[in-house]
Amino acid sequence: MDKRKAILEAAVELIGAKGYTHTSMQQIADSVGISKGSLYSFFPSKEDLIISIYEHYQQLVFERAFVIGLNDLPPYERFAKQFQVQFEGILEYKSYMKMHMRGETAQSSEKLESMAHRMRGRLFSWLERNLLDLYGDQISPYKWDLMWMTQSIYTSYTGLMISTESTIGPEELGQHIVRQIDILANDFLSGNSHPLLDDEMMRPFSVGMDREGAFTSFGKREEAWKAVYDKVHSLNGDYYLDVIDRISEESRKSKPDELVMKGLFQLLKEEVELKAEAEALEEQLLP
Amino acid sequence: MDKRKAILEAAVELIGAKGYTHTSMQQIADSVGISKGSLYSFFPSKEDLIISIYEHYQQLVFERAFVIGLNDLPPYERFAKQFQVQFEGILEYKSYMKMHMRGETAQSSEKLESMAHRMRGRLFSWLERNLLDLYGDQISPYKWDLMWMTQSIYTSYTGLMISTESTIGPEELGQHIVRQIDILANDFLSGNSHPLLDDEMMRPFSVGMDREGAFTSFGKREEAWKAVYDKVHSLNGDYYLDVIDRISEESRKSKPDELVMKGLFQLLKEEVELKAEAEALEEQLLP
DNA sequence: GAACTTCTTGACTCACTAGTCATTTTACTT
DNA sequence: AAGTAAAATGACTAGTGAGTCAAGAAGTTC
Repeated sequence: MDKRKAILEAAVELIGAKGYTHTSMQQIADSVGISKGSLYSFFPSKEDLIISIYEHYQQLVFERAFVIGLNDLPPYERFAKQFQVQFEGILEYKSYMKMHMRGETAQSSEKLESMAHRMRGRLFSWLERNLLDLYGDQISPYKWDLMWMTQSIYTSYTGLMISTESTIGPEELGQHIVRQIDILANDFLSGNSHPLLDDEMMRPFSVGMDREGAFTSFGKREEAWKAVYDKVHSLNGDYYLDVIDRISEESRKSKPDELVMKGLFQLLKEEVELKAEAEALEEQLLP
Repeated sequence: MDKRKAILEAAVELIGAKGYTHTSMQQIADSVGISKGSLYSFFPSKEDLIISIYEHYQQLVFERAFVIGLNDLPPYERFAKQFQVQFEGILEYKSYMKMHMRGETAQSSEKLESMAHRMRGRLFSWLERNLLDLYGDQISPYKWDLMWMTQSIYTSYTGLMISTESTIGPEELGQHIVRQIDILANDFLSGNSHPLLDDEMMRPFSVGMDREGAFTSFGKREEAWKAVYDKVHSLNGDYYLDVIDRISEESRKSKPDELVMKGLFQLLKEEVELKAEAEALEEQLLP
């Protein structure tokens, strides 16, 4: 089976528990049940391993939010739902998040630096997109303050979720966060508070954003999702939208029911217009 | 010359820049201009060194807020001012904060763990005290949510301050944060939002708080400050209060004017009742 | 089943660093 | 100036861990 994936998982587990520097390649190899030499045939260095970990898990966590972004809930609900599914993802990949929160990595290199920058950029452009959808252009002068506070609240609740055993429900938490943002945003919009941050100061955090939005071109799966959603939207009628939303829901489960998925895809494929896109996505989700 | 202090400063600088594991005792020794053997005569191990660093700088940053807590500004202004002086402190000890933010330390030991717990407890009990002073007991059900969000906003703005060159003014920032807390608190109090966190979940974060408040018994200097402020408050009249506030202001400067300080202390010492306390504090501040 | 290719292994090298301690240097005393 | 106590030094020990590679195992082909 997928040995590469097994390595990533074992590494995340160990690094999450003991930290990057206190986890040796030997221990990772032992934990997967292979030799150090083998390990090095998959990842040419420890640094490459940690980068691959980040890329792998980031993809998993963000993809959820991306897919939610495609359906057409009203902005407020969609934002909350996106938080929710990310929190669900985080609960599922707890040890990845533990690792991430420790923050300790290799001596920062070019590669690592640019990856961190991309990750941050992705988060911020997602937040920006949502703020603009919610409040329109009038929010622009306050967007950095809002994004900054949102990001910090988001991060710290994430930390809370993974460190305490008594799970806070992802749904509640998503709604909570959006509500707090809304309160702060309205206060800004009513002119009571003044912003502290501006484009100039935040330049290091603003990544050249894709016109398309926050989540473009991050993987074949995401493209396949987008293609299906776009097609579904072009045909009107809610039926296929319900089907694809149901597929999205099922695919987020930790053990999606393969038969249910197959059946749902069958429904999509009945429509000739959708056939190609549906098959492409099915290919991605059921290998 | 205080060699111990020189070591702490050099170590903070190096660890802040390169991280704990990538800074060797040899490099620290070289940077101070002493030998490794000497270094080990001050700090019996690397772990002891990092703990001493934390104790030293935590003291410096928090002491400022402690002293502000003693004067009698109205709660809202006092809270903002406390944030402000902490931010000023943070700017002054930037590399300490960089080090702290990296978060990476030795394999967590008993000692380190308990120090981290104490630090967190100190921050939270300070926040709690201020929330109670501002809103009274009615805020209790919402205090954890507010404290949690405050702490996360505080931490993330701190990170922003040390990472961007364009300094955000500590005064503005202090006011900004208190204003945001106020908005969120009022929303809770008006019953629009429901709290998410409770005592049960937050047990790991609540430290057995001193009855006295958040900042007690953290050092001789703080006790001396408290003694003077208490005496000044017992005598009434604003004169001595103005003097001691002025002393507090001067002492926060990076290079306090020694003559000004001496003169101000002279003014206090004119009052027989204050003489002993004033001398004790002067002893602490002008060694 | 022999010849050949690909994968896997773990002993080995090399670089690094926390912590020690016999020896030397400096500071102080008489 | 000699003697003694205290402080500073840096070569040394012992341990760790990233990354390599020659030799061996497993799989494939004819």
